[in-house]
Amino acid sequence: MMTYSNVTIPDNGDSSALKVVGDLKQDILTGYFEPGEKLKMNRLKERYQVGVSPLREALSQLLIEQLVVVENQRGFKVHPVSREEMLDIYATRAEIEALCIGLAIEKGDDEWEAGILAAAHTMQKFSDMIETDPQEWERRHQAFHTAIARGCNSPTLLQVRRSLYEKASRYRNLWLKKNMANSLVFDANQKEHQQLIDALLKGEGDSARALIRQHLLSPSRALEKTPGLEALSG
Amino acid sequence: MMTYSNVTIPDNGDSSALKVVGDLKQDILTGYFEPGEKLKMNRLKERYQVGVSPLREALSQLLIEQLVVVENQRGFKVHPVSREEMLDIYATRAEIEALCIGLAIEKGDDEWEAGILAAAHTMQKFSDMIETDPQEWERRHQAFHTAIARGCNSPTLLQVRRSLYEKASRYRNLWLKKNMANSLVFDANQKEHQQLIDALLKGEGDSARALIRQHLLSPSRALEKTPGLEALSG
DNA sequence: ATACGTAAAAACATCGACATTATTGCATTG
DNA sequence: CAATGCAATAATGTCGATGTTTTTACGTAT
Repeated sequence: MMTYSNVTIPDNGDSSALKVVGDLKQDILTGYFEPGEKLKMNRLKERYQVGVSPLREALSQLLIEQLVVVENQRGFKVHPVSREEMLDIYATRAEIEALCIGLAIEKGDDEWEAGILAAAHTMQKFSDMIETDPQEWERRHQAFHTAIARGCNSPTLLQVRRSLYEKASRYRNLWLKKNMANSLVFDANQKEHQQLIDALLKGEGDSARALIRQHLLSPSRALEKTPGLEALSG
Repeated sequence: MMTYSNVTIPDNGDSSALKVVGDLKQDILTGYFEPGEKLKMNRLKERYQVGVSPLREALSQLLIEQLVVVENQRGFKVHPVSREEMLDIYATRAEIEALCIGLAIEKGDDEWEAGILAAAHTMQKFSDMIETDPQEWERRHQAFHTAIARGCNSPTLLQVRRSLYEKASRYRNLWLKKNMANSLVFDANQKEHQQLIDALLKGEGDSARALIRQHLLSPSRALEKTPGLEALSG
């Protein structure tokens, strides 16, 4: 922490490496670095203004999350994408989400239900703005689904869920990059959300699970068909 | 790879860091480093005979897998254990395994069934040796369950499964360290295995899922009751 | 003349030594 | 006895040495 006279540098107490992890993850998830692209140390040093040690540390962390791959003495590459992996991630995500919901209905309490309604409200109020500020809408949409899943009350499971969300969001972002236009196709179906809430509050686990599978699988179908993802060949 | 005259140095093609990741993971999983223990660089340097750079890299990878934690500028510690986390991991693992089995029954083909029978045979032949070579028996036991899960045909899901297995095996090892004696309590119940196989081959998903939940949850009940794990306080 | 193979050179990744910065423990003082 | 400052310890980051991979340039053979 460094302070000059009266200015306090926003020196996040975090180590330099931790900050890089976040930035680098963001850059991969948003597609700034393309799938399969070689990550040259010099370029990364310039972009993030740090030495190689923090970089190697950051890259090592992303390694386990499967966002980058390393070849023996040939450095790091952005994890390549493929149709198969995309479908597999979305399918797994759908199952995990269904699992969370099933458990949440069993275990969920009043606070859980309240949280869902609150998040739903915050999301629905923003319906008009989907096209204006899709970033923020996605944030609220995600918050809504997280409020539901949270009811499973299992940190371990929720962590798995989060990791899958991140992997999926990479494909989502790659797709959005190519199809700026009609991003609303993605998951703007408010009717499904209402049906889901109804099923949850009534404790209808089976139909809730079916609904969420539908809800999460449609994007992957959209992604699969889209013509813009030649990148998905390898 | 480096060769002198007639001697070929066993220069593992792998980078030094990769090797350390494996060794370090082993040492944490087997309890050589105790939960919550501070991992001092000097000690690690001595033990693995490498510099700090590979060490930091290795630790960074374990960070994401939640086997170590890092405190701001205070270095790395072995991830602490707790009864709650243990129960949560085992419960999640049971659900994930049930999920794998459910999908496997839907999708599994003849090859899958054959793999199960082969692994079951390999395992059962070793029944007598449980007490002689528990290491090897655990290996075969695990191979059996993996053969079943593999039928879900989803790399992503299987990876989640593996990660949970590793986390659970840490608790398992900590327990074994304290209770050397009757390790057979753990998962030696051959009857359950046979019931599981029967259910799988008949395609009875519901009972297969119920069986696997039972099978995976009993160890956690044993762990919970065991008196030797005072360490599990924090 | 072109294509292929080989050898030299440039680029790069990996690792360890050193310097910097932060934290912890202890002593000294109010 | 508490608080502050100083010294020892430890973690983080930068840099340079070493070995490996890739590219380029050149020579030879078809």
